[in-house]
Amino acid sequence: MGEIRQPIKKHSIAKKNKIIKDGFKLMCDKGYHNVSSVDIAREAGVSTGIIYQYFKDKRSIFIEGAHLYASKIMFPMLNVLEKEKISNDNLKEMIGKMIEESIKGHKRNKKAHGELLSMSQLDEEVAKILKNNEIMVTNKVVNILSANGFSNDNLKEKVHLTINMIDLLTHEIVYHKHSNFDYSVMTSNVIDLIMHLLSRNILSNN
Amino acid sequence: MGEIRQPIKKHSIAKKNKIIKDGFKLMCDKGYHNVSSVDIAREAGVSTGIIYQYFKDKRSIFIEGAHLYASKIMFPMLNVLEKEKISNDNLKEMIGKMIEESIKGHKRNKKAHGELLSMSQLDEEVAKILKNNEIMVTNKVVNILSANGFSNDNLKEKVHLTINMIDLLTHEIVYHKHSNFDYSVMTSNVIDLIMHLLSRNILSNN
Amino acid sequence: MGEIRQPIKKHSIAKKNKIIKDGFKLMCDKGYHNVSSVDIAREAGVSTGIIYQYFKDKRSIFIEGAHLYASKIMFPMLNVLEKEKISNDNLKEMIGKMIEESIKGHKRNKKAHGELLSMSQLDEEVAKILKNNEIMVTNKVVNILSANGFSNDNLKEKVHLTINMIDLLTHEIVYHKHSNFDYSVMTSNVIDLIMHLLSRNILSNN
Amino acid sequence: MGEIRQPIKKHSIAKKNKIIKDGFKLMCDKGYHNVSSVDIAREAGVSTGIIYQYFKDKRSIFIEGAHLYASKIMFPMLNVLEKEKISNDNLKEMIGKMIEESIKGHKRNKKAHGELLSMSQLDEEVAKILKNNEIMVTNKVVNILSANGFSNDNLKEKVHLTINMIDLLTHEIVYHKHSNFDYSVMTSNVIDLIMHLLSRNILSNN
DNA sequence: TATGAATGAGTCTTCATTCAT
DNA sequence: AATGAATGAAGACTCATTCAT
Repeated sequence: MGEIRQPIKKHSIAKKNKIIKDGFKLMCDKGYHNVSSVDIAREAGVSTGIIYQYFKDKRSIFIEGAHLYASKIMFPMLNVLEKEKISNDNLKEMIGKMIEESIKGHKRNKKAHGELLSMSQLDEEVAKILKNNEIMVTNKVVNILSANGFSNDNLKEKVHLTINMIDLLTHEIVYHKHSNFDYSVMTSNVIDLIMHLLSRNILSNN
Repeated sequence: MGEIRQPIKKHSIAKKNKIIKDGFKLMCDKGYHNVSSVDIAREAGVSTGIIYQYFKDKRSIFIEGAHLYASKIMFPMLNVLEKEKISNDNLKEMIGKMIEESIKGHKRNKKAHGELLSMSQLDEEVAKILKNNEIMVTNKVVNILSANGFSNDNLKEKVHLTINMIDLLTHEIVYHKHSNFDYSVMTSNVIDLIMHLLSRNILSNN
Repeated sequence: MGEIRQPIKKHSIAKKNKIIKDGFKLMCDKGYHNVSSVDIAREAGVSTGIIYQYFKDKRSIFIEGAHLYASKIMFPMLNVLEKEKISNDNLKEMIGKMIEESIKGHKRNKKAHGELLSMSQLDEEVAKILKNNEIMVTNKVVNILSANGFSNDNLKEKVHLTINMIDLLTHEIVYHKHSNFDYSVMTSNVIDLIMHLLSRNILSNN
Repeated sequence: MGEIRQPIKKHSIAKKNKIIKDGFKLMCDKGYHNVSSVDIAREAGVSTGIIYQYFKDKRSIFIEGAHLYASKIMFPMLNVLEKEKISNDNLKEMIGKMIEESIKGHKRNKKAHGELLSMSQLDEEVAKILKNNEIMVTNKVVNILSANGFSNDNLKEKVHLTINMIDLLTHEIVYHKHSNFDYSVMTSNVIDLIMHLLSRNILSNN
């Protein structure tokens, strides 16, 4: 009684994934607390009962959704890293692209982004997922830079700062648009800061 | 029917403030959605009924709490600004102090900080309060710097970045302590970045 | 503790009466269940506390109001009887006037009339008050007719019917105006019926 | 969120109807305002939750009950009309039967009758239901009489008066039994009045 | 597996009444 | 006598979860 079943058949796996996808999206759109399990069931086109065969509770749908989608939502700049190489020569350009991509991604998933942030404050596990994401992105960038000849001098910390600064700028631009700031200046400043930060890691003979 | 009373007598004002203080604290500690109006009443040592004479609903207790306490919670660095003057000579030192104070404050109010962030994603009005706080702090710092002879060259944007970088560092240190980062390095980096950012605004003959 | 005080001083009596008058009016206008004791206090310009020194509970304010005002509200036709004599010769005319007055009165106090009717179904004591009013009006008319030479042949019953038929017609006209009835015809019919009903009681040599 | 379900399965329809029946009865017996949703649930042998899947709110249970039962409660004389034909010859007898049936019905449903009257003063929709019932009954009788050869001379108005006079008499007998009236006389009077009222509509060659 | 009706503890809120002043 | 702040029981309604089918 109350055992959570791990679906084996393809059909069932697809159903479970649909619940996660549709349910997570709905919770992100309307807010976790404004969506009932009945809503989720309806959205996913399944019965309420089946939900509790695949998931322990409503919360775990969100958790699984976060596992699957958080990285795309929180770090859209990953797209850039997966496509192009970074080097001394294109570093500045790449940072600009990452900022761009970050802004685009955040605009695309504004609601989801906010809800994930919100839930991460309310739920340890969500917080952990986001943290792991952050670590994963950091490591990825560190590895790329290392592989491309950047020195390892406190690279971890600097990359972490870099990512967060991009995030910070993104938030500013996506959420705070009505203040009287000159965002192009702010963007230049951020790029300049990042270049400054990484300058010592740029090895000349590369 | 159900008009909200603005308490006039000292005693009543104290009671209303106690409800805000205790209620807000409780909601921050346990999470807004995990605290009932009965809980708030018990915490404040009053009856449930009286709550609804002073407040329209449970939410507005949180809102009023946010109005009163958000700035201290979100920007403890304000303490530094209110006590000491900033100048060319002590700028670096002051930044260090602000970082310190920020970390201390965030540690003190970790839960409240998180809940405010969370609610700001869920509630327009909370978001507005936090934004106004941010603007207020930014303006305060801009004014202080201007008054102390810093040039106005994109100062607003830079100060905003500065504050957010301090915040970013603070979060990193307060929330993410288990990763394998060297936080003293990261702190140095941030200070260095801020100095770099503001360097052009430092007028020599001052 | 909790004793109901009968006010003795003129001032207090006036205050109690004001509570009854204003409170009863308010309850009639908005509906007994939609008016709180706080509302009544505000309307009467007194404190909530004082209400419970003069009245056992909210209900008894309504009861006392019913005692004072029900007859005017439910039987405005009384006005006619108090002003003019009834005789064989003016009987028909008088009936017409009573109908007119009844309609006017009901229009004036539509809300109060409805609330009294409603409460009389919910509250034994209100029902009793209305019944006593009805009896009182019946007796009054019986006495007038007797004194004016009408025979006593089942006069009580006939007068009762008469009064109720006037009331019935009044309701029809005041409340049901949107049906497609010809109310002048209906009025004529009622007058005709009443004349028919009382015809045997009209003594020729009067 | 909270959509109202229209039950399709037999079982569910039965359950919904049981809630209406038992709930409406309870509200009529104890008074709408003295019955809670928990009371209704208990009376119907269901959980509180299910009530709000079938009904928008407590009120709408009463409304649906009124739709279903008001005509039987308010116009039990309908029973007679549905069973027997009316003609010149049996008109007087039929009126007698309608009065009898009306009295029996009102005695059976005294509380419900009162509560419906009361609610009709408090709730527009209940008032509308009762008015529609009245119109329906009137039309029914008008049609029967027309079909049986009565002339149409203001028949509508007269039938309406007739019905109301029967109602009036019924109330008198059912509610006011303690006064010193001779109800057999009053009944005769009413029958006589109705016959008088309709006399001109009785076509001789019928 | 799947359904969706059913559950009932829990939530916010109201208001007649009391009580300290 | 009078005030009006305070009480707290009670009410309508919600929703995560269970269960009969």
